[in-house]
Amino acid sequence: MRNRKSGYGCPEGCPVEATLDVIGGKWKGVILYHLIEDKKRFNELRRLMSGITQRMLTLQLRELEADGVIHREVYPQVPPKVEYSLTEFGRTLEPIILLMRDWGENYKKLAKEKKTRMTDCHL
Amino acid sequence: MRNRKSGYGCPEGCPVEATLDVIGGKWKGVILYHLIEDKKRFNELRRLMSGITQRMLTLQLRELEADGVIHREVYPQVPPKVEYSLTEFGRTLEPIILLMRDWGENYKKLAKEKKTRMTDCHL
DNA sequence: CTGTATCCCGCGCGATACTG
DNA sequence: CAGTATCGCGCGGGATACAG
Repeated sequence: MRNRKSGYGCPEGCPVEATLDVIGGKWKGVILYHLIEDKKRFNELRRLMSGITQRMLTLQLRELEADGVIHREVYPQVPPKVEYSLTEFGRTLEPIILLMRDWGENYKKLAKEKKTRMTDCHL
Repeated sequence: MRNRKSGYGCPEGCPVEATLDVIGGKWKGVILYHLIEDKKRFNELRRLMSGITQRMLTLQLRELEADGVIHREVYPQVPPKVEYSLTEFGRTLEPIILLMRDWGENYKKLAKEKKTRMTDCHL
């Protein structure tokens, strides 16, 4: 909950803000997106997100875990093995993530064909 | 597009990231949320988001405008009057915003009754 | 009322090194 | 492999002043 910045957006903190606290930020949404498909190991996630540093990945995962949306399964063996997966609660975010994926795809498509006006979008 | 940080999340930039570039961040989602209901003037928005500074509100609005999701209507009169509204394109974000609102409400409810386990959530 | 322009501080985050 | 620890900088963003 470290960088929880809410509680002052709307008079009593609006719900949209609460959600963005959990999935907002550059990495969290992407992490969740990858975990929808299947559980992933630490370095798997790292490879999937080529821009993220080890430190940031750790921090983001810790926050998601603290928020109860992902589960961290440690296998006591050597070399270590840790798997991250969505919790039951985290699964409730799936519709949002998938909508964001769809919208993002459409957005990027529009961005490419710059001739097309943004206004006549077909979602 | 100033603080567009994407293009390196997934190998070729994942769509979820593209969406978060537009609605992510602390304020943008909330701004859009307020604009769903109706168009708003500058100071109206400011009052709705008690924590934001004038500078930040301006910057966020400019970026949303640059992304084509909101429209800025200037009434050439004195004192000035400016109205912000969702564009046709911006309306395509409405389902996401509304889902986030619903999820956020449920989340905050769960946060209150801490006794309840996060795992037996009813969304 | 709706901004823009400066100044400047704090900490978010990258880089790097070390560990079980 | 999957992390923690430490250092340091860059810039996001607050405060303030000014403007059309």
